[in-house]
Amino acid sequence: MKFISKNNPTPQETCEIINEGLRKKAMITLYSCCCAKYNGRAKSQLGLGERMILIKPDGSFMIHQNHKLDPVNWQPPKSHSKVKIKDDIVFLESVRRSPEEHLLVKLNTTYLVSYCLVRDSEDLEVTGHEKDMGKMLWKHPNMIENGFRPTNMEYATESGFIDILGKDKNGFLTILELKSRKAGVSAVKQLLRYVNDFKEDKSHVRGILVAPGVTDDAQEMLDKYELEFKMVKPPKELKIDKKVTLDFFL
Amino acid sequence: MKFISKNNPTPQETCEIINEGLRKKAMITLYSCCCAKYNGRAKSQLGLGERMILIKPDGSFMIHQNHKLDPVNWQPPKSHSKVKIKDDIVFLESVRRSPEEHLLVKLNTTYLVSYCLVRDSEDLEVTGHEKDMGKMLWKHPNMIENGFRPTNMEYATESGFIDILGKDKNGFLTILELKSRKAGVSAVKQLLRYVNDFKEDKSHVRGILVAPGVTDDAQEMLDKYELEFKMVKPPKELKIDKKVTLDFFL
DNA sequence: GAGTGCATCTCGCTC
DNA sequence: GAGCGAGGTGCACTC
Repeated sequence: MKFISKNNPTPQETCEIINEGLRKKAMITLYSCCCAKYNGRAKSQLGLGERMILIKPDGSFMIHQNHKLDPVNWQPPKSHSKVKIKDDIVFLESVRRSPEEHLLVKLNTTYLVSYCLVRDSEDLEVTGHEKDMGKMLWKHPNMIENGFRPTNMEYATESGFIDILGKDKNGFLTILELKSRKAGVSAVKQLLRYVNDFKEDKSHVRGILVAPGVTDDAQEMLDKYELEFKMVKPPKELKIDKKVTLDFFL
Repeated sequence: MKFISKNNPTPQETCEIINEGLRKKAMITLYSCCCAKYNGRAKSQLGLGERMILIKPDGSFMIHQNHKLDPVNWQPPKSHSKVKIKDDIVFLESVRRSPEEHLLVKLNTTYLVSYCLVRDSEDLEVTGHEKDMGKMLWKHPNMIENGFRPTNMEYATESGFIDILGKDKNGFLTILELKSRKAGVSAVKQLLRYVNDFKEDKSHVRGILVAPGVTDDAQEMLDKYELEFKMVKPPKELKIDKKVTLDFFL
């Protein structure tokens, strides 16, 4: 990893290092006392304060305050970053087209500027999604109940896509609505709409909310509309768990 | 702003600087070749690669790859960060309670480590939200149409909160559903549910979708259910625009 | 490119 | 602390 770092840079040095980082498609990090204005999908302004600024080679741009996970201001990937100097003050500008969005940052003082050329070919492997639940239940439908037979995944209706459609051991149409986290009333409403869509055709339609948990309100609503709940936790199995384990412990 | 920065630190130096930064409640930045494992709400693993790591004094923890706006791995505010060294290899650990979440990062090589004490008392001022639209339309109801009189904001129904409830010049109950961005079918569905809730009582109920735009599908659905659309852009007025303008140009 | 829905969403609000 | 809804959501996916 090639990198450059400069403490207490002059405005000119700040400008040069940022330009170099942009040209070389590096990650650029700044600690600066700055203020910012944004206009685009919304409009915002941020008064003077000390923050960290991160610019990525894909055009992503972030201003991080000393709290919160989210940046206080940002531009998405594919934005175009520029740096200017005017009356000895450095301005950072990031522009996005479609939708048109502008972020202008004034760097009153920069304490630390650095850029690093970063190589990274690894993608994150993640599990525990709703999709993982779907695959698992498709393979092991008896996790829902004995005799359940799934027939469709992502079945299209006018109210949206039904996660899993199938029949129970008595042949009754059964609709599964999956949630990877505790389900609230909105999940029950969604399930109810699917069930009502089908009830127009047939009378015996079961609706089952499948999730690791359910809120009290949601359970009440399930009872009210004679819908069901099945506790299922999303599976958390990583494909090549061994490999990373080795990375970690060897 | 007090800060420390070290190029190509030894594992011991990395450890010391991070610990110092944690103790002083600083923002900590690392450029490292690392791998990571996460387990909590989901589970994930990330193979070896060069990344930037940011730890904030509020416990926020991020691993940033060289692309995307979002961190590839993270922990939310109030997480607890620790650094350990084992066989000359540095491990970062961030733990969150409730829900229980663990992030473990192995730093194979660190290129740059720094921490900065950051002072920042400014909050972001932002406008252009749905709320701003609501306030504007409450003050200037004729923006909807001549003779419209709003009666309630955030009116509670069993299907949720109606943004603005009122009566038109003919005295007909009128429901406004506000969106600050282009509205899709889901917005129309929501509006339709409100209207149907009220139609049980009265027959003449108008539903108006108020947004800067509407998708084709949504417009079709509006026509189908005899709902209306009113083009209104969210207002973008900042309270103390002058102040930041001065910050910028003086 | 637009539209739809999930997310370790985050965040602020209310109860 | 739990639940609910908005967001400059971001992001992947489909059409």
